[in-house]
Amino acid sequence: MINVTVFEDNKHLRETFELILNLNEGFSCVGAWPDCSDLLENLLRNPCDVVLMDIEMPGMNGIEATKLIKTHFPNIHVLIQTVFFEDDFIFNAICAGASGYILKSTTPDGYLEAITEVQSGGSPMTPGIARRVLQLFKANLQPIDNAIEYNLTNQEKKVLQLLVEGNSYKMIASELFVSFDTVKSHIRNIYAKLHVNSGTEAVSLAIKNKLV
Amino acid sequence: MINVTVFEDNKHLRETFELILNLNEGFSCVGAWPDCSDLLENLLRNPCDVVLMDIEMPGMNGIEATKLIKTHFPNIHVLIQTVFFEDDFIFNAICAGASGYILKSTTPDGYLEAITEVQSGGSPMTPGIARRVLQLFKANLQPIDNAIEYNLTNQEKKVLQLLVEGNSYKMIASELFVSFDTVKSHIRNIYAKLHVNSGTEAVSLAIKNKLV
DNA sequence: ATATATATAGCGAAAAAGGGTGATTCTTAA
DNA sequence: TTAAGAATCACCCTTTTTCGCTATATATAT
Repeated sequence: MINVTVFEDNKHLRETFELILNLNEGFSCVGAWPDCSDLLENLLRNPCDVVLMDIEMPGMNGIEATKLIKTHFPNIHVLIQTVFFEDDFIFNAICAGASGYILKSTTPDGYLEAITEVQSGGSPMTPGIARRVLQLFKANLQPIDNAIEYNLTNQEKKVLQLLVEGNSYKMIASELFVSFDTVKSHIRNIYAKLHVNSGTEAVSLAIKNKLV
Repeated sequence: MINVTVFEDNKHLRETFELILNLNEGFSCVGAWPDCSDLLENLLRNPCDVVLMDIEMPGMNGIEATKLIKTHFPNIHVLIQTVFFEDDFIFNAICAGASGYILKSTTPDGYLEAITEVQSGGSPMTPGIARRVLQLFKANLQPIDNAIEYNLTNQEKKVLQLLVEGNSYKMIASELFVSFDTVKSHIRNIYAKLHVNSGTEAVSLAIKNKLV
């Protein structure tokens, strides 16, 4: 038996969800709320396994609510259901800790299936949503792919690494057991290879291109 | 009509896929290969919309193959099907440009449905896979969550931003229409709040904690 | 054998950054 | 109304960085 709480501002939809859940073997609707007032109290009084969460609601929106729920009830699975296809919503929902993200066009059976899946550790997603997630994921990894080969030598990489860690020339010299002037030499060469002319630029470029 | 090419080393499975595809209205198997020798040539000779790709194959594996396909035929959708649940495989498959990632346990109908979905721009994923993707995604964003509140003021944030971009004090001053000494003042305060004492340290911390 | 890349090192000058102190104005919160 | 924080600017002084030029030893590859 999966206990489900529903957050949905549309009265008709909310009551439909409640009905579907209670009519189907293995599901029980332990709460159905139009908004997130007394969110935590309601969840505390009516323990559940899965929350079916609408994003667009008066007052606190579904993403804020998800964040709150995951903070206080990390074991509750939150299944987002929405009409929004925007990257920002998807992105924020994931960050908030949502376990699944489905579009509202799903059939009644689709909802039950999705609820079952989140309960058993899966993350049901409308394929279109999944595509956006993959794209967002790839976009976040881009710097790795873009990493240009700057042909830094081993010693230069070490110097750059130490520079990124915030060391002064003096500290780098003693760290690598070389003279101060050698460090200066290396850094000159690094700047030339990276086409920069200050430490901050070099560090910025090094981190963003995952050189270190 | 969706034209599909199959890469699968298991003879029985491969022939089954071919049969299922050709027996079903709307699908056509235009190629079925046990490995990736002559991969590009085969795809060139037998144009297709979707590639059903096995990961585990003799010779070139499915992820390498996906990378190659997406480089030369960016419009072909690659649907990975595998028994592997490991993060590394999922991660690399996404990076390689796979459009979907399903487990081999899927039913025949599941395959056809998944193929239809990739063709129409979706990314079908087994819910368990989707969960891993979300987790990987969140793991990559961790620094944002860890971002400590350093209580930088708006102006300080601007200065830090410009510092990260590699600007000198002088440049920052002219950029913000304030005096050189004001910039110094702000930077002093920034360093104090960030507990650092050099530009390189500040930049490193700012980027790693996604302060800018 | 000779050219190239790497790591090392030094000197000197100019520019930039870092740290201390103090002060003014303006806004906002107690 | 007073206190606190934000943003601005100035002066002084030290340290660090940056840049130009030079130079040597070692290894590697042509």
